[in-house]
Amino acid sequence: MQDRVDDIVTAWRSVRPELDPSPIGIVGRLSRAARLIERRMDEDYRQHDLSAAEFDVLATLRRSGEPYRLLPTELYRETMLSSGAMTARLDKLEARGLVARGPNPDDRRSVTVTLTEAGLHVVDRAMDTHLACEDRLINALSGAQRSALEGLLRTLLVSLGDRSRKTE
Amino acid sequence: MQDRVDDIVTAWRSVRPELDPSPIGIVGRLSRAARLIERRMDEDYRQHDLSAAEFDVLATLRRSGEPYRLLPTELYRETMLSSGAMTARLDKLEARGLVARGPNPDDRRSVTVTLTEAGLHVVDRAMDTHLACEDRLINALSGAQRSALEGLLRTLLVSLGDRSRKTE
DNA sequence: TTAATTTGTCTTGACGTCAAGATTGTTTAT
DNA sequence: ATAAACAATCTTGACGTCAAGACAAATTAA
Repeated sequence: MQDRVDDIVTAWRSVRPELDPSPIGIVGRLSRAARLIERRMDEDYRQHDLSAAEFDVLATLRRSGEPYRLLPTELYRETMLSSGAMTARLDKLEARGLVARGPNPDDRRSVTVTLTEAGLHVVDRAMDTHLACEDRLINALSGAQRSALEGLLRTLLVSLGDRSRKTE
Repeated sequence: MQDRVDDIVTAWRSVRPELDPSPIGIVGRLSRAARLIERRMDEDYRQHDLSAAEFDVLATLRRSGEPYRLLPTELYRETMLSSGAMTARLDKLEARGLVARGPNPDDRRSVTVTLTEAGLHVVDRAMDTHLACEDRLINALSGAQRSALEGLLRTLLVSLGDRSRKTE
C-alpha cells in the first residue's frame, strides 16, 4: 500500500531524475503525519474547551508535580516558545481561572504560575481522553512496530539536539 | 541516550501512575521532530527569499511536470489548504512574478496557475539546497534505519487516510 | 430557468516573533 | 562599602503569517 509521499517522490524522480528525492521519504512523512495527527487531536481538545496551546501549558504544569507551580521562563523553555507567546497564553488561562499568577519569594522580578483546582481538574480529565485519542491514532501499529518507531525517532531527536535534561 | 520525550513520559508515570502515557512516545516524538525539522528548514528557505508556504506551492507546480500548470483546486487539495488560503498565497507569488494566472480553456469560470520562467528557476535552485538540507537533518540515521522509519511512517500515514491517489 | 460548482474576496481570529521597556538581581570596579 | 554597569525576568505592543468561514461572482449543466 502506498501513501501520498510515494506519489510525491515518484513525481520528483520523473521530472528531475538527476536529483535524489529520498530524504522526502522521511521528512515529508514526518511533517504530514504530525499535521494529520495534530488536526485529529484538535477535535479532542475542543471537547474540553481547550486549544492545543492551552493544554500544552496545563499539562506541563501538571506533570511537574505538586505544587504544580513553575516560572514563566521554565514554561516557555519547556514548550519551545518565546517569552511573549507564553505571556499571552498565561493571560488567557488566568482569565479562565485555570492557572494563577503569584509572587516568587526567591526573586521579585519574577512570577510563579500555579495550576488552580479548576485547572487541575480540567487537565486531568483532558489527559484521559487525550491519551485514548492518541492511542486510537496509532493503533494501526503493533507493539513491536511502536517500539521500533520510538527508537528510530529517539535517535533522530537526539541528533537534532533534543536531549534529555536529566543527562545534562 | 534519552531524549526530552523520555523525560516527559517519565514525569507522567510518576505523577499519574494509573495512566499509560506510552502513546506520547510516538505522538510526542512525531510532533517534536516535525517541529524541529521545520525550524531548521525555514532557515534554508529564507536563503532563497521563500517561506515554507511559498516553496510548497512552487514545488507542487514543478513536480506536476510540463507545462507546470495546475488549477487552484488541485493546488489546495494537494497542499492540505483551504481555498481562501491558496488564493492569498497565489496573490503573493503572482505579485513576485513566480507564478502567472491565466485562463482555463476547458472551463471559463476557472483559472490556471503556471510557473513562470523565474519561478521555475527559483524553485529548481531552492530544491537543490532543500534536499541537501533535509539529508543533513536525517544523517544520524543509517540507510537501513531510514528504510525502516519510512516503512513505519507509511503504515501510519495510510491508516490516517493519507493514501496514494494512484491506487484510488 | 434553475441548480450546482468553482474561484476569489473579505472578515475574523488565533497565534507567533521581535524589539523595547520596567523592574529587580548580580557582578565588577573603585 | 558603594556605585555603576550589566544581566535576567516578565510584560507590552507592533507587526506579520496563516487559516477558516461566509459570501459574491461567474460559469456550466440539467
